[in-house]
Amino acid sequence: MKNKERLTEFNRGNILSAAKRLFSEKGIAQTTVDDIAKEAGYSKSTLYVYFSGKEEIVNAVILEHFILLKQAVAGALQENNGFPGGYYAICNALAAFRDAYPLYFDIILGELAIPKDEAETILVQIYNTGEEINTLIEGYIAAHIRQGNIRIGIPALQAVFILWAGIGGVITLAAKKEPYIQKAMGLTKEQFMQDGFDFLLKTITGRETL
Amino acid sequence: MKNKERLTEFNRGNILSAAKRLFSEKGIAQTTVDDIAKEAGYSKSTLYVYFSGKEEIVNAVILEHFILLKQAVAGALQENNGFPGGYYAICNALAAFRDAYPLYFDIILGELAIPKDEAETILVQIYNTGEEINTLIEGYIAAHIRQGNIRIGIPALQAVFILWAGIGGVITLAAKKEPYIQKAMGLTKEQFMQDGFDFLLKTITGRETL
Amino acid sequence: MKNKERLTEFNRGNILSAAKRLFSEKGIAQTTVDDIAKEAGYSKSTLYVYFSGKEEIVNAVILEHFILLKQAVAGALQENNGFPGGYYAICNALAAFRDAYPLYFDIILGELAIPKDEAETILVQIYNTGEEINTLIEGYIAAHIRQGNIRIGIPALQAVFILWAGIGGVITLAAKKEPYIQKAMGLTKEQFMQDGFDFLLKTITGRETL
Amino acid sequence: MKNKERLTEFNRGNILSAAKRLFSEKGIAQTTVDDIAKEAGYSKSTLYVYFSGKEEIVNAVILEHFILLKQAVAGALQENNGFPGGYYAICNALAAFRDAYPLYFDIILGELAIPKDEAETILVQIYNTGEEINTLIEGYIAAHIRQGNIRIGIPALQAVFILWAGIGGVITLAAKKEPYIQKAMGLTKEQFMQDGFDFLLKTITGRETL
DNA sequence: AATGAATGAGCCTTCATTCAT
DNA sequence: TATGAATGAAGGCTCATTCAT
Repeated sequence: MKNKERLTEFNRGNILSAAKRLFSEKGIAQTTVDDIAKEAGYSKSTLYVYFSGKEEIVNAVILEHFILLKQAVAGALQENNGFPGGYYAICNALAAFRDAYPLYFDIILGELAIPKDEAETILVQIYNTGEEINTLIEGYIAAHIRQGNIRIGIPALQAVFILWAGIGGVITLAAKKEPYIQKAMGLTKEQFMQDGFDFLLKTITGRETL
Repeated sequence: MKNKERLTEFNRGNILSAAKRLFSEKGIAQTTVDDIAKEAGYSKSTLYVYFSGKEEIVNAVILEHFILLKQAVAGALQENNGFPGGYYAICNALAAFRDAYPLYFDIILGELAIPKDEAETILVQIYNTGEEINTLIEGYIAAHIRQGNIRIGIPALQAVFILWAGIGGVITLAAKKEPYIQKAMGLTKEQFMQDGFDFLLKTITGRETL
Repeated sequence: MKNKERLTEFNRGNILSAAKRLFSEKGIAQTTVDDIAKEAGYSKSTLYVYFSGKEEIVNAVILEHFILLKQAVAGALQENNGFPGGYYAICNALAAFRDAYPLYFDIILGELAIPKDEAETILVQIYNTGEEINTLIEGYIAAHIRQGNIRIGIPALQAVFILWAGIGGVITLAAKKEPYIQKAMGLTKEQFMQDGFDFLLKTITGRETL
Repeated sequence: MKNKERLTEFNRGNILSAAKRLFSEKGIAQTTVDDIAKEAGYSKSTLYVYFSGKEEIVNAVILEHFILLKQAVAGALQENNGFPGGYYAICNALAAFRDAYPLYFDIILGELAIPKDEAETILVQIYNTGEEINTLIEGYIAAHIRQGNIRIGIPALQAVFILWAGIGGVITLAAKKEPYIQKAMGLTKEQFMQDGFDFLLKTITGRETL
């Protein structure tokens, strides 16, 4: 039975890989089930053996990237959980993620689906993964509040949310308006983001940084 | 010929009104050209006399809201251009705008279309309106830098971009995760936003605010 | 505007004709919307301009035959409303109808859809037409009861229903088992039906049983 | 090898039971081979080991009910073969059968498949069972003709066919139009059927008409 | 200018059946 | 024998767009 599961995972993986390729190329809405089947080298019907429909494929792909993002954040904190080193590590991890998977970064930022009780497993997993990411960052912030490196008047979770919004916004803006930023400010995308991260850092240090 | 133009504007306006109504009700993708025509009381073909297609209608509607947003920002600064009063005024104007036009706030925040040279007039107009909004805020920031109320190490325009990302992110997050915020933090959407605005203000004041 | 309606009727008529041809050839379920479009010489999309979907086409075709059947019954009674001449005339009209439109005869016999209040117009029309047929026959029976030609202990409407079931059954049986009847009884379909009609006639001429 | 046959019968039986359950619940066309396999606890492919396809399963189920019906008729005549007691017993058996298996009653009534020479075994069996039912009733009628209780001018087999059509029609009508009958005639389904059976009885007791 | 009419190109999904193991 | 895996062939329906009038 182990083999069977492995084969199923293999096939699901192939399909998801094809889907990812196409989603990145043409966008999710513009990718048809036909496209995915062709790209994956399966017949269209076969996709329906491994997934209940296009939506499940989309959600599975999103979940994969949610997990990837969580790993990126966890990795960043593992390598450097000092302050503000860990902060920058997270920022850079997010920026790198957005570079690699622009489509999913935007989706994840905009993800709202608070799962109803009856939600599909996969949506619940997406939600939970989002929670785990928040918890990781919250833990980091909370630890440094305790150590006196951070002085803010609000709960760590709230700070995480606000920072998340700020950092996410800066990264997205940097990516979307790169040419504009270059032209109007003479900055590279990376410089712009770096300044933005510094800028936002002030919100939790309470004084000019660096 | 003045009359002819006026008639054209009248017809375009009717169509756009219908489109706005439907877009807000059902979403853009879910609104068909048929729907718009019916709602506007024109034949479907007639829409194509006044617009080149659905996309142009969508863009025109977005432009309208861009302009609305510009007016909201301008109005906020006109009523209060002190510091940090003007800052909060802008924040609140943005929050109110998002309440009134959630669909378009998200689009505007995510707007990337840096017009290519061959871009349609309407996309250029959207772009220009975005610029004007930035200029308004930039002017406000620059003035208070000059007055010594703000001490930041980066150009005003850059600060505007970063703030814009932060404030926009906070507002969007507050709206999309309202139930979550309520449950996890015990805050109303408004309280969360207020804290976020305060938080972000630190980035430009250089010390704990208020 | 009269012209427009006429054109619409023309197109609907073409589509229905094509549908009727195919339904008779291959059966209703085996006929696809594609088939109908091709046969009618329209694009598939165009069918959806004139009908809301396959079901409406099917119902419209059924309605047409319901009306045809009503006319056949009315015609039979108009030509001969004596007793039992009218009875045989109706029987023969039904038999002829079944010969011409076997598919629809069976559908009509099995028709049950008592329309809900919200039913589509066309289903209501089908129902009403069925009622009208019953009323026609009921009127005939009732008249001859009054004249003393028929002595039955039940209301005319009830007799109509029972006769309808009997005559319909005989006609269907005769058609479906024609070879069997030929082989086992040495009767032609027509002879078998004639005997059946005679047989059933006893139910309304004979005296109370038992 | 006896064991092997027994096993085969066991498996076929399980599959047919599952099919019967599903057909009654959802209708034949709405039941997929997948459904049957799942319900029976076999893999879909295994069904194809025991049956040549969905159609054979359907036919086998129909055959089962044909046999059931034959047994019902035989049972009715065994309990009461007097006149007209046997007649009513048969009528009631048929009505009870239709109550229990509406789906199959209608199919059996409409069954036409006069088996071609190349027909599948199962279709031949269905046909033969139908014949046996006819023979049972024919024997009953013939016996009472001999005893003088029935006076008709046609062969017993023919009378059986016509009665069959009439009785079947009355039962089907009663079931399908129950609400209508209630509303328009103030009769229960049972009363309506009873009147119908009485009515049809006249065809074989009353004297020659005309 | 205004529109009635027509449609091409898709879209997601279903299901009975086959076949290698 | 039993089955997991794969699929060919449809199927009903939608919608933005075009064009002759």
